[in-house]
Formats: sequence, C-alpha cells, structure tokens
Amino acid sequence: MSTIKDVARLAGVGVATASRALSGNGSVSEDTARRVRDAAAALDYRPSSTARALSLQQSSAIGVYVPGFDGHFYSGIVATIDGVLRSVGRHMIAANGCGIGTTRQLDLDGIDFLIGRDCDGLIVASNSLDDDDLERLMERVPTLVAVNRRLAVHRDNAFCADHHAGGRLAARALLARGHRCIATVRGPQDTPDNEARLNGFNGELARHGITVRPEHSADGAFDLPSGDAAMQRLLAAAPGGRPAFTAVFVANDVMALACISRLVQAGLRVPEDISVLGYDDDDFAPYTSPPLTTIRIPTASVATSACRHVLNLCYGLDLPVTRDFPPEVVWRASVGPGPHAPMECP
Amino acid sequence: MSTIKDVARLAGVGVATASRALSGNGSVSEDTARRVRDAAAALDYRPSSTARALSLQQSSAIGVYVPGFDGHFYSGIVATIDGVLRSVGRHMIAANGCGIGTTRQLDLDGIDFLIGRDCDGLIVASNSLDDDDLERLMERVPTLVAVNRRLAVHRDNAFCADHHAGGRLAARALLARGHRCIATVRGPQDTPDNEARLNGFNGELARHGITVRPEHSADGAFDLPSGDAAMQRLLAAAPGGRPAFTAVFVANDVMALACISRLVQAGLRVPEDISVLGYDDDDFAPYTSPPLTTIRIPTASVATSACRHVLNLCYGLDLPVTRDFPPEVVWRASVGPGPHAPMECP
DNA sequence: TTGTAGGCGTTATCAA
DNA sequence: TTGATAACGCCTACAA
Repeated sequence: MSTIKDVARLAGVGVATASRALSGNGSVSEDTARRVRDAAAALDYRPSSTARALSLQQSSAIGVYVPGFDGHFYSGIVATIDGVLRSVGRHMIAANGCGIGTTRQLDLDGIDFLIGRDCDGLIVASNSLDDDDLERLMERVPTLVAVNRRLAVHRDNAFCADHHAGGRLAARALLARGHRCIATVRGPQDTPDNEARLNGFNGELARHGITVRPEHSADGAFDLPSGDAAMQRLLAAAPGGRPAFTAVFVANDVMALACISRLVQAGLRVPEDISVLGYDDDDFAPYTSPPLTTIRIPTASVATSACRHVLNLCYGLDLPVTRDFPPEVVWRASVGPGPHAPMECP
Repeated sequence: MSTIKDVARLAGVGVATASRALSGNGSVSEDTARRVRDAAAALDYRPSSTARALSLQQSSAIGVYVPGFDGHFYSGIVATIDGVLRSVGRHMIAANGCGIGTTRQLDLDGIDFLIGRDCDGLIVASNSLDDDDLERLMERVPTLVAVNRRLAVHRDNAFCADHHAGGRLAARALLARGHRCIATVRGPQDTPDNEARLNGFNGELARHGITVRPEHSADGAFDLPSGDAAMQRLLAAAPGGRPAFTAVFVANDVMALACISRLVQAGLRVPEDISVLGYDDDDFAPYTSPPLTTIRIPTASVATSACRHVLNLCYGLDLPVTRDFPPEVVWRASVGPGPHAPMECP
C-alpha cells in the first residue's frame, strides 16, 4: 500500500503539497496538482482513513444501534441512515442486540461497544432503556440522538413520530367503520412507543364511552410468535371460540400478520368476522391476506431527520431537520364494516 | 478525553509501561499494574481505537455489503455477522445499495466505499455482480469473501447454500404431493442463486418427464411488488381466470407472500385450488395465511462460516468453518394434495 | 506556492 | 521490569 509520501516523492514535491493537492485544501499550482494526481493514480494511492481520522480527530463514523436488524421496522431505519451518511461521506458502524441478558442490558452493551469504537456520533433506537439510562448516556456522549422515542430532558436529541396521535387515529378508524366491541394486541409493557399509541387509542375510545374489556386485551412483544400467541389467548378466552369483539387493533404490523394467520387458522374470516387494524405500515402490509389496513408511520422521515441532526451536531453542518411526523391511516382490506352505525369523530 | 499519557503521568510511570499494563502485553509488576489501572479508572480513560488502528495497522473493522437491509434474507445475514464480529471484539461497517443506477453499479459503489474505509476484511452479498467483477475485487482485496454465491476461481472465498439441491427438493416436494401441472415464479434473470434453484427444480421435473409450460412461468425480482405482479401475469394468462396449474413454486418467500395475497384476492383458495411452495424459510413463513411450506436455507450458518473465514484470513485465527449447507423442506399448510398420485422421488 | 516539522494516541523496539 | 523513542499515515501551522 502506497502512502502520501510515495506520491509526493514520485511527483517530486513535498508531502504537504501532495496532501493539499489531493484534498483540495490550500492552494497548489495547477501544474503540480496535476503531477500529484497522476502520481497518485499511478501508485493506486488510497488515503488511510485511519491516519486521517487520527490527525483530524474525527473518525467520520456514526454508530447506529438497533435492538435487531431483522424485522421491517429497524431495518428500514438502518437503510435510511446508511443512505444519508453515505451522501455526506461518512459511514455507519452498526450494532444490534446480541448475546444473552435482558433487552435493557443488551441495548446498554451494544451502545457501550459503539462508544468504544470512536464514533463521532450515535443514533440509538431502543425502547428498553428508560429516560435515566439515556440521559446518562447523553452525558457521556453529547452527540447521541434517540429515534422512536421522546425525551424529557434533551428533547432536541430525540426524534419520534406522534404515536399518541397514531393510536387516536386507529380508534377513529375503527369507530368510523362501525365497530364498538374492540380488542387490542398490545406491544411490550413499559415501552414508551407502545404506551403512547395505546393511550391514544384507549383515550379516544373513552371519549366515546367505549372501553376495551380486560379479556379483550393481550400483550405481545412486537414480534411474530408473540403476536400469534396473543391472538390465541384472545380466542381462547372467547366463549365457544366465537369472540364478542368485531375488530382488533394490533400494536404493530408484524404482530398483525401473525394475528391474521391465527384468525384464519381458527376458521374466522378477516374482515367479515373480525377486522384487523395494524400499525407501522411495514412494506409487507399491502401483501398480507387480506391486505392490511394500518397506521402509517413515516419512519424514513424520522430516521432521516435524526441522522441529519447528528450530522449537524458532529460536523457543524446545517442540514434541514423536521420534527413533526404525523401518522395517517392507510385503508386496505383487513378492516371491514362493523355491526354498528359509522361514528364520525371530529 | 484523557490519553494514555495522562494515565501514565498520574500513575507515575512511562507510557510504555502504562500501555503494557492496560493491554496485558508484556510484563509489568503487579504493583505498578494496579497503579496504572487505578489511574485509568480515575481518569475514565478509554483508549483511542483510531490510534490503536494506526499503530497496529489494522482497523478491527469488517465491511459488510448487502444490496438492501430490508427484506428478511439480508437482514438476517447482517445480524448474524454482527454477532460473530462482536464476539471477537471486531466491528462491522455496514453498507447497502443506495442511490440510483443499475444494481450492479450500486453494488460496486457500495463495495468501493467500504474498501475506502480501511476495513480489514469484506463480506459481500450480491447477485448482480458477475464472476469477473468479484475476481477483480478479490485481486484488490484478498480478504474479501462472498456469501450466497459460488465462485469459480477463489472457491474458498465463497460461501453458499446448495441452491441446486434446494430446487430439486422443491420439485420433489410438489411431485410427492401429487402435483404435475406446475407454475414457477422465478427470481431475477442472470442471478446465480435464482438460476441454481430453478435449474435444480426444472431438472428434477424433467427427470420425471414434466416441464413447466412457458405461460406458467413469470419472472420476479425477489421483492414483494414483483411477486405480486408475476402472479397477476400468471393469472391473466389463464383462460377464464382458472389456471391449469395446481401448484406454484415461488423462488423466495417474500414473493410467495405476495403471491398468496394475489391468489386470495383473485378468489382462489390456497392450498385447495392452488398450492404455493416458497423458498428460504424466512421468519414470517410460519405466519402467512395459510402458513407457508418452503425450502429452508440455513442462512445463519452460511453467514457464520463466511464471517469466521474472513476472521481467519484477517487475523490469523483458526475458527471452525463449515462449507456444506444442505437445504430442507419445511412442511406447513400452503401446499396441499394435488390431483395426481403421489410420486416418490429417490 | 512550496516544504519542513510537529502532532494526533497507540504499540513495539531496545537499551537500561 | 522499566521508560525513551520511533514508528503508523495524515494534516496543518509556520516559514521560506
């Protein structure tokens, strides 16, 4: 591997001149610049980004932590971030929760690992860490931003869709289609994004005098198996296997996929017998059977803004950033008319 | 940020001693070792991995390129690699195809980007690059290994499941269930993994005197929309909308998901009217409606071995590596009995 | 416009 | 067992 010294020697100039010619910082006569470029090409010179990092005191690396790469939600975020980073010549050191332990510990470990890798900034998606955890982290790493959650203290360093509004939207959608007796498959207890959407949902129902009965509610963990299991529990609790509810709000699309599958296997038709409303609008939502009606979260926008914000923080850039990410309902086939009159919600 | 110099000064020793004490390389008296450790703790010292990389001439970074992070296939690979890497204290610089251009150009750009980031090794998943592309790349980067494809020249640097056997298995599965008139939804033309599985599939059918009729074959691109479109074309070609085929082999599960959805929307029942056989055994396969019968590819094993191989190459390790990844059929509900007698294939 | 030299934070060498 | 010191490859004053 040739270094800038080799290039300088071959071009017959000093290293500083070579450096300036190659980086474009500082003035070099057009003639020598060309000589240097030729020499670099001849030697197939590639600058060492490590040396550059040491000298400049910045690695150009942004650490990205997600609980898992699989699952459509986080992989979309990672893909978006990679795109933004590459467009400004930085790269992504990605880590996900792996090993054994509580999800909180996994998240903490992964983030710690990233911090040890000289990242200029950090983007973290975690719903297992509490506000204190994140605050402590931000104390150590001022360039850390959180996605998909809100923060009390460092508000500007958190980017999150309005899940409360999302939940509200979900309730209105079901009400508007004439459903009154409604079940929910929730996300994991104590995760902020789950809580927000369910509070929004239940709040809106309550506003119309409706509550979800305890036996019509089951917890999942945002993944396939738990979605399936939750629906099984809901079905098992139904007298004679014929549920009283006519619609289910499922806290994410992944679980909704599993719920539909379970419903169909139980001999129930979607949406004729039971309507299913998802959340997230994952890329597979249009392709479930039947296609999934769901609440779209503009995840790509959230990730883009979060990433731009770290970039601004780390490199003094001034990339435009958005903080408002309104969800919307996407009507497909999995929600049908319920037994009651449509209820318009202002 | 404190450096090793600060630690050395506080501990009252030279930097070399501090370095030895902290890294464990070289002998240090127990007493001074403790003093150094205390000083490091007191200063909250964290070694600069950049400086370490420059000095050691290795970055401890492995570049990972996948065409996209979304989609279950690649995200599983990335997650697996991250786990292996972390377990040996290395990290992953991940990149995916982004921007505009042919997929081949995207792949080339992404890999180039990674090469410029001082990665010690590279793991590449691409079915858009041809053998020459990869060979040229390996000339420049001897520590590059390919996953999910075979290579003629640098055979050992490629890790791939036996997709030909996978296709053969798929054919046998359908034959064994009494199907004779069979359709296929293929992956993208000219991609090696698609070709292998389809050659295996068609070859096995041919062995039993069966061929897939041209109008019973459609190309997709391994993604949701193209799977849907392919099935639409198959249906459109059927006289009166009643297809003559009783089963479809779909070249991956993602497209199979879309195919089932399209079939159901066309009023066809799966598997009563049409059986659907997928490929990959993605994590959602048990949760489609009906659950998807598919060919399982041990992707995690492939990724693990590929990763260990780079590790061995880069750092002179001797991690165990496997090269045989046999596929198997996973029976679920989407394939039902066909109109003919079961055919056992030896 | 150019070149010399010092520094970035480690690790490794080598003499003490 | 220790501690100066010289790399590692780049960038950037500073001086010419």
